[in-house]
Amino acid sequence: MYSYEYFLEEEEVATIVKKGKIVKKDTNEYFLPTSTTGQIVHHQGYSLSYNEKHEQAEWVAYELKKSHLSSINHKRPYFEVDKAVKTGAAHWRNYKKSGFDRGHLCPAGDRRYSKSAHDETFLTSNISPQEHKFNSGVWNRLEQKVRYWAGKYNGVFVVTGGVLKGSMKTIGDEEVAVPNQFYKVLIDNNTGKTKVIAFLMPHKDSKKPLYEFVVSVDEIEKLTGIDFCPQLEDKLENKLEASTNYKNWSF
DNA sequence: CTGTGCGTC
DNA sequence: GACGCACAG
Repeated sequence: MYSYEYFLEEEEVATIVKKGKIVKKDTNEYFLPTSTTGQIVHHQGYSLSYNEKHEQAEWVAYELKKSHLSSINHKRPYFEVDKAVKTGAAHWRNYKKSGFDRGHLCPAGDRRYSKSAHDETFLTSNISPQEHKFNSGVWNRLEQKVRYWAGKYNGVFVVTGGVLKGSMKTIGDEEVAVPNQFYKVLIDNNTGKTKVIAFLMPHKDSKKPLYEFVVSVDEIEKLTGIDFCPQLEDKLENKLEASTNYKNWSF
């Protein structure tokens, strides 16, 4: 049994209750992970946990609903420093001529349903330095697969970020860290039986099929110290997080 | 889709 | 810095 008393309906701002305690009330706080930094910021289209030392989010979380999928083309805006980050988000100048992309964590392609939601992804709290070949290659393939699953499974919840750990190269005056790995955790709670899948990718392009990057959520939690499904009932959480089985996800 | 670079104001 | 357009994987 799920521990939720409410499931979110389209456009509904519901209150999620777990064991009688209000967890969160906005849709994009659904399945919010824990923060290792204590600095969670909520935007309209996504939430994030900011790591000041490494000048980027340790995770960005959002729900990609089927209704979000859109083919509207928006003009690409300029990146802005996220003023909601109290310790000061990185300036986009750090990325200038660094040789690295400003890689979206919540992709612009996932927020095409409105101009404001699209533009909101161009905040510096929503980007990590990524090699262009990685960003436009295997990472892009994964992002497109997420959109495919959002359509197929009537929406998925997405948590994504770089692994901010170990020895990392930095860019710019603010020393924005370049992660050596990136991860994505997907939760489908809409097709009846809750299912989870996780990906961990080295920060380099690859032509391998995406399923070769599937790992257990546990593995990413051990790497990052983040708990990705604190709202799930413990028994279900343990079972789902230990699994590397991807047979329920259509590739 | 994912992005950068450059000339111009 | 902001804008518009060209270009690349």
